[in-house]
Amino acid sequence: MPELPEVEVTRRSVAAAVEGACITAAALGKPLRWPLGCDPDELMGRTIGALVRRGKYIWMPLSAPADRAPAGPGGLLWHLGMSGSLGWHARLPEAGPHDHFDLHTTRGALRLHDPRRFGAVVWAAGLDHEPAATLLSRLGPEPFDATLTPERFWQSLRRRRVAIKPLLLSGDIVVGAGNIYACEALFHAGIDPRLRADRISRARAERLLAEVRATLARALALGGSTLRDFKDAHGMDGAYQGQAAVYGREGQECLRCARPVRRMVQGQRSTFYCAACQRR
DNA sequence: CGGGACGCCTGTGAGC
DNA sequence: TGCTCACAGGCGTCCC
Repeated sequence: MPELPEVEVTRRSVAAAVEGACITAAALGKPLRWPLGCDPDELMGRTIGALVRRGKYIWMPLSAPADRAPAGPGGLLWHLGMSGSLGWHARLPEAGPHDHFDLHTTRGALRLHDPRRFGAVVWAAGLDHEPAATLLSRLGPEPFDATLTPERFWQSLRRRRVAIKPLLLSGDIVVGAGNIYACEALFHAGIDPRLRADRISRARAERLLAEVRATLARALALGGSTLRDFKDAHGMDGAYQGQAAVYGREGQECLRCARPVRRMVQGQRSTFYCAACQRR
């Protein structure tokens, strides 16, 4: 589910509720992608700091517990996987079959709902401690990082021979665009998803970076995409899905040229595109 | 190292 | 109605 816009929507909708709250209990459901990495009781008595997003991860810093001197500060690294969402509850309903982690605080409770369980909540002593450090070290630059210039973006593309679509998905060159937004950005940039990255001109690379940014920014402004069940922490749906030009529109008219939108498979993922508007 | 396939899970919708 | 199959927003791991 969640690509960068959905994760950022989640971060923002959770932040105001939890920052400054103190953890009173934590409860685990079925196993997630990785184990929590600590005893849930170790989380008690810690105060939640400012939430930070990196790629599709959310880092929740936690103070050292006031009542346990030996325990140092740390934090929880959250990932929503393919089907995860976070919900904030003033009063927590009984857990359903897909609720796998509850964080009770002095102000209310944060619950991870994740039917497919590709998501995770992992303890780390800091962003520079394992396992957070390794997980985050693999990530490419943030899309809105000012140091990600068109030149730097193009130079990264020039070193890779893969098709541009799966390369965008990999997050090696820029993080944040998953299957929906990679398809959308390539459509808006007029680039064939099969075009090898090292064959993209400097001018087209600049256009692509601009469209990745514009696509992610637009989705963020619309609250993300709700395909099946994504909601923000207060249960609000996103609205971008109704704006998609190609994603999920196989057989329907291209909004630009009216020819049918096509679907193909690249790296075991669906790619939606317009054969006329997107060129090699 | 780069590139590609696989697997982790559960649910849903289409087709028979 | 009930079965089977394809497919779904991600990403770490393994193999060549």
